[in-house]
Amino acid sequence: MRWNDIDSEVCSVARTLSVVGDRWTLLILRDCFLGTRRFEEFQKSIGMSRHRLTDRLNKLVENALLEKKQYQNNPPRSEYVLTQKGLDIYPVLVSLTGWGNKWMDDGDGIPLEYHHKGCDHQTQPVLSCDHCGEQLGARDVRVVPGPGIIEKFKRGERPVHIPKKLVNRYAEKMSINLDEAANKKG
Amino acid sequence: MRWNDIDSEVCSVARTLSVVGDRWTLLILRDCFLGTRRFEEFQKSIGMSRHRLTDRLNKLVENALLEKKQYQNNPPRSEYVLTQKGLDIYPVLVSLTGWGNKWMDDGDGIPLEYHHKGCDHQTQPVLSCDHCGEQLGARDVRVVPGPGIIEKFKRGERPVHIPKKLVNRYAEKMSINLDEAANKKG
DNA sequence: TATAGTAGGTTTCATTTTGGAACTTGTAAA
DNA sequence: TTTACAAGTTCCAAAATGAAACCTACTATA
Repeated sequence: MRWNDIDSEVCSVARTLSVVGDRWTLLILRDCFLGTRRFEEFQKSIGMSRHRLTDRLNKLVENALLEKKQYQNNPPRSEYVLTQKGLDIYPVLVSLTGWGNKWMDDGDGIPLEYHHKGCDHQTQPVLSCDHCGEQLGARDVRVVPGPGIIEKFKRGERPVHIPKKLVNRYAEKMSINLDEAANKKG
Repeated sequence: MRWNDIDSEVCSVARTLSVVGDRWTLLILRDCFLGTRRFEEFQKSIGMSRHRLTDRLNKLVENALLEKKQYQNNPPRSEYVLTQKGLDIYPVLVSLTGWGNKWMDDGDGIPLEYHHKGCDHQTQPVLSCDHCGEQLGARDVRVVPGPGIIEKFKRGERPVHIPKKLVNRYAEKMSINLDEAANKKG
């Protein structure tokens, strides 16, 4: 499979990675959240080749995570600022940071600390349930087919990465005959 | 800069990406969280070349996110299971999922839903402050140099990606003369 | 006036990484 | 005897990358 085909996968992780799942893209976004806006700044900070940087910035603009704003005409110079779509990637960066803080310490301690402006305390952001507010780990959550899968099953499509167990459990519960649905298609 | 040098950056995001910031690695981990354990399962589900899959699984084992467990001797067959270090990457996947759900919908709706076992409700995991429990967005947090940066400044090192503003604000507050510190190094 | 510097790129080219397909090995089932 | 399965490995062409040089239009300095 080619990476370029990945944006049409029936999976939100795959689709997201089709946009940010690149060696350098998340580092660019990290810098954006730290206030970086200009080409040279990104280049010096990240140390990636200008070539790639041009390409990645363009893709981030194409995908509407960044907006290119001209701040000067002669010669034309622009800066890259986060859109709402880009700002929304924040939890990904925070989660990456949290993991790195815990598992990739070089002996000197955490590079950057977070302070929550609201309660004025140092914070380690955690995942929590938006319904009850309790903290969430991998074991606390059950995954269930959503409309994005169900609709496709009804049309006879069988998204490949969804584990059969999950699907069968659901199909059984809903009294759907999967083989029949699959035959519709082919 | 070569990608291989990135693990020694003074940044938890960069360090984390040195382990999981690869086109396919996060998809492998996604499958792990959905219960996949065996080579053929990964290959069929993800559709990546067997070649790369071998390599990525090995790297995940090297980096201790997965453990390779032999489940049969003749012929030798093994499966890959998440370690605690691997389980801890969960918030990253959840955050990627959340973003994809919101911004990459193909018109059919969310592919997979999450149910919180604790409160028995559908949940959209959100980031929150581990001190006060309030929900956290990019604007709610202030970044401050932590020991991992401070120690390096004391030794006269100047981590390249840290914005000067941030550093200067800190140095001023702490009455540190950065130029002096930089000269120490040579 | 000549020179250097800044900003945001583009071009070129050698090196790396990747994807795809075929092959291997040991076993079990038809 | 042939086929299938599982987990790789090998080979090669094609794609992506990194490094360095170059370009353009200004501005500041000597």
